[in-house]
Amino acid sequence: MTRQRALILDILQASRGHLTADEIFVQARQTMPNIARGTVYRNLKLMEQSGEVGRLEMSDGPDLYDRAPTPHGHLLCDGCGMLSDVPVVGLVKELETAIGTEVRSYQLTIHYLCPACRRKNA
Amino acid sequence: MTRQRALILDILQASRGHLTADEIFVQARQTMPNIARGTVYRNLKLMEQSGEVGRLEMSDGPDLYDRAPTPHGHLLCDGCGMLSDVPVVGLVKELETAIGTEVRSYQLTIHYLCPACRRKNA
DNA sequence: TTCAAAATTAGGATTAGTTCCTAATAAGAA
DNA sequence: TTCTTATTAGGAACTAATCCTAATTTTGAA
Repeated sequence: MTRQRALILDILQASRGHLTADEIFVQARQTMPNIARGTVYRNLKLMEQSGEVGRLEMSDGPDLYDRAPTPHGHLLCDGCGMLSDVPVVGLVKELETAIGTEVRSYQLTIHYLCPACRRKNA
Repeated sequence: MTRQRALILDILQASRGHLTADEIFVQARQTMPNIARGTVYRNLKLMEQSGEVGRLEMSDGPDLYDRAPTPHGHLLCDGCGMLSDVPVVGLVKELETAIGTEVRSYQLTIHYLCPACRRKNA
């Protein structure tokens, strides 16, 4: 465990939201001014592969990372872009029944309109 | 409806699988040698926004497009990369119950090991 | 603790996928 | 047809991410 990777993990732990690799890089620079962008990307990828962090691909813009404590889906408002987690209890089991074999992981992004945007649209 | 867009749609209709923008571009060139890459991308984006085609972001490589006839999930084998559609009947309803409002669309990618890769791993 | 081997880093170049730009062309309405 | 508006071709530009190499750090065995 290098200092760099520990720092990246810390930043992700501290943030309750979803961060881009670049946002993590900028934050990391504040405490470790020489850390390289490539180091952030590499460690994020390694930690994603080991399951320590989760990655969320956005259709418009860079990937977002979160701490991935438990499997969860993401709720994305098409109006304002607000992103939140949604626990999807029992989904894995259901999917496994549907496909007849073990699910290794899944990514679920649900597009909807958040209450504020729904009101605005009405 | 321009000839270019019609051609792109035709190619997607004819193909039963998932194509990258570049694969569509190459095929399109065969019947319309001057079509530009940007035209393919632009039309795919427009048709995605109108719901005519579906787009699937791959973690390693370019996006894939399909005809998006009905909402469906994707099954991706982590061993060999094979991709297939999976109808997820009733998922939308469930999700709507879970989040308490209308689902506009969703993207679901399930990672698993296909039978061949499972055998190989055992 | 010391030290060599192995892994990781910084810094920057490179790549891949996609978007953007502009003058020219095509489509659609009247 | 003729005019107006949208779209295209071609290629430059952009962005996120990866790759490269010499230098540094980490690891862990002695």
